Amino acid sequence: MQPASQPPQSVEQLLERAQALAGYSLGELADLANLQTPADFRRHKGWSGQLLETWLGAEAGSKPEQDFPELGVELKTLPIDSQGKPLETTYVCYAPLTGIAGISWEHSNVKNKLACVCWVPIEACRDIPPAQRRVASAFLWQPNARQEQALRQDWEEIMEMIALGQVENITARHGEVLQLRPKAADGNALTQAIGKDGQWIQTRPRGFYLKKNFTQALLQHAFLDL
DNA sequence: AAATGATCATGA
DNA sequence: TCATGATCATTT
Repeated sequence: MQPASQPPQSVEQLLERAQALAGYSLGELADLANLQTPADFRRHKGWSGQLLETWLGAEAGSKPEQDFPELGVELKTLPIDSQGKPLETTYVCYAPLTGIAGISWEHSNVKNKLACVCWVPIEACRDIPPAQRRVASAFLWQPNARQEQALRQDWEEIMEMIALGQVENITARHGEVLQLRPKAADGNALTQAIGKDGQWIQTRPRGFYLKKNFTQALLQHAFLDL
């Protein structure tokens, strides 16, 4: 087995490739790709995701697009515990803090990113060294009507607060399934936003994240036998 | 113990 | 600086 040399030509091929990785440890996959596995993720936080991108043939880069634009599919790793519960929230995308007049949910980056996701769960309790963490069974997901409605409602509430100059009053507690949190290199990073009196202010950049209750439900639906 | 707010590496 | 890939680590 070896990493893909080309992007997958179809969604089916992508899913096949992803499911073929189930059961392998990150250390095994790194060795087969001639990559070094870090001893911990303190300084390598995105390593798992980049390893999977390599294996599945995603284009490297940081474009604000899906990982597989030809297929309209986004790739996301999801750290889980031994019971299959998410260990972390899931980053979705950067949140626009300016120029947001007229942005609708239908044209939002969040909706676009989550239109179709290839989820790759990884058993990743913090007491397991990265090399020994195992890939679980990948699955494809497209939001159903209820899920999209829940995402849309949170997104619209958060974006309205941003538009009204309330960005600094938004905490991670807002939103049932989608939350807004800082997303930056450090506390010194600043970007422009709308202030409470409509003026420009400088604030910490923000990102949208999926809360654990939401991704846990996705896992349950994906693997529930009915 | 869980969740929020903070942080790390990299590329364009 | 923005955006990608996320996990860390302090606070609750």
